[in-house]
Amino acid sequence: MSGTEYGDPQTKENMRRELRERLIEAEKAGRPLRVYCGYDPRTADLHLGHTITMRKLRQFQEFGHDVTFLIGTFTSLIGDPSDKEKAREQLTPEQVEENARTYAEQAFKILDPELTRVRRNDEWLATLDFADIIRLASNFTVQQFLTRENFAKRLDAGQPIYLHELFYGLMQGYDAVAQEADVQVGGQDQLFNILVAGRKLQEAMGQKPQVAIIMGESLPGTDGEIKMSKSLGNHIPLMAEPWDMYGKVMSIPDKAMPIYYKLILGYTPSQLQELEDGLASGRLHPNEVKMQLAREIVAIFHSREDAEAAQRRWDEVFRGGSGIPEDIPEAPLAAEERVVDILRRLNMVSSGAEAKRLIQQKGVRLNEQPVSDIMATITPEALPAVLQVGKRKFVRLVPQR
RNA sequence: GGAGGGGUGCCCGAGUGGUUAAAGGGGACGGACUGUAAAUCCGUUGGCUUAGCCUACGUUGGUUCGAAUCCAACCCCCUCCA
Repeated sequence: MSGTEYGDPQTKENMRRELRERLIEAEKAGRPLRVYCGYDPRTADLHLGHTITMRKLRQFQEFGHDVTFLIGTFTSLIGDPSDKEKAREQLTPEQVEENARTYAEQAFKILDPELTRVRRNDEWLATLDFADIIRLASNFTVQQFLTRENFAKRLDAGQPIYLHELFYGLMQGYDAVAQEADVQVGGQDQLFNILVAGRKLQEAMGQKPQVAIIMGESLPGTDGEIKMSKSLGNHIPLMAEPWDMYGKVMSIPDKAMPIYYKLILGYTPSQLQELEDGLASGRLHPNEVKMQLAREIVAIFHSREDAEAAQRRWDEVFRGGSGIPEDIPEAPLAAEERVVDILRRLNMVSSGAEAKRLIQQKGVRLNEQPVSDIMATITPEALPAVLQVGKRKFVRLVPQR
């Protein structure tokens, strides 16, 4: 139960007790618990924030339980209204399909592929007919849904609440029924869906209501403030390349470091205390602490070697050294060409105007020297040469073979 | 069915005839500084063959020397009452 939070001590105690009972019961019956967590394939990539529930699933897995990684192929057509103050855009089946494709693969960075059941909820949701839906819906009152904070808020503010949004909880509740789930893991925003919708529906269908494992803390995004989410653009994708992942971790504010250590690296309270004390006393340098965090995270999702390589590159680019990393892409240059045109040709800028702007701002460098003339050209005789935009984009220009 | 509100640049959001490529904020990007892509400060943020031109304020027409701003029609969205 570590890391969980229900916003109500009584509920937590109930869940603790139910989990214990359920474990004993399963033990007697000689079966593992059926545990699942659903992931919304709204976007193509899972990110660091998703790994909190995945780590919890992993724990269950390690204790021999039957873990399902559920992809919300059907539910995401509607979009979860849980943590939103306005309705979400609906996705097309094609978008969902595309996004779901690589989900499991990404999840296996944390979960054991051998022990994980991967399912999609269109398996059972797509086949319900209208009569089924009405039957399911009759187990709930409108008030039960409208008392949810986010709906209540919108109601007060005179903002729209679409009818289909109310079905989201219903559908998610049915996921638990269809899987005869013993345990469902989810974040804070899933409290209602799991605790109310899921359990109630299971009871109505003659099943034992699932135990809710609600993870207490969520991971802030790279801005350090708001919960990581792709739609806010503050996420770190699991599929990010090592160097990019390293850099993104380095961009989190200092104050967010401890929670990353806690939620991603799994630091214990005493380890965390030591970390915070060290930072407070000056014994630990924030920059070192953050670089270590970045290395550890890259090591988890890629490899130790990738982490070291990312570190070396970081040192080269930002901490002295030549300022130009070893490993950068190359592009041929056949004839004399304007810097502006080269940047556009190589997609290092999105428009000619942007290229000129960057030059004026001294953001374009040729062999570490700022390019000052927007009409500047590079001739083949000057090659090889390194062209740099900002601090992070490099290309090595080489002669045309 | 009735009444009302609204559609502006990546997002939010001002703007109700001209100095408006459009305030402000967010985001993004660049620079300085540093301990990093942290923090802070400064700057940039439609495009192009850039002293000029083109495109842009839901769509299409109209009024006007001149419109995001006025008029008409149309499309789309929301709230409330029934």
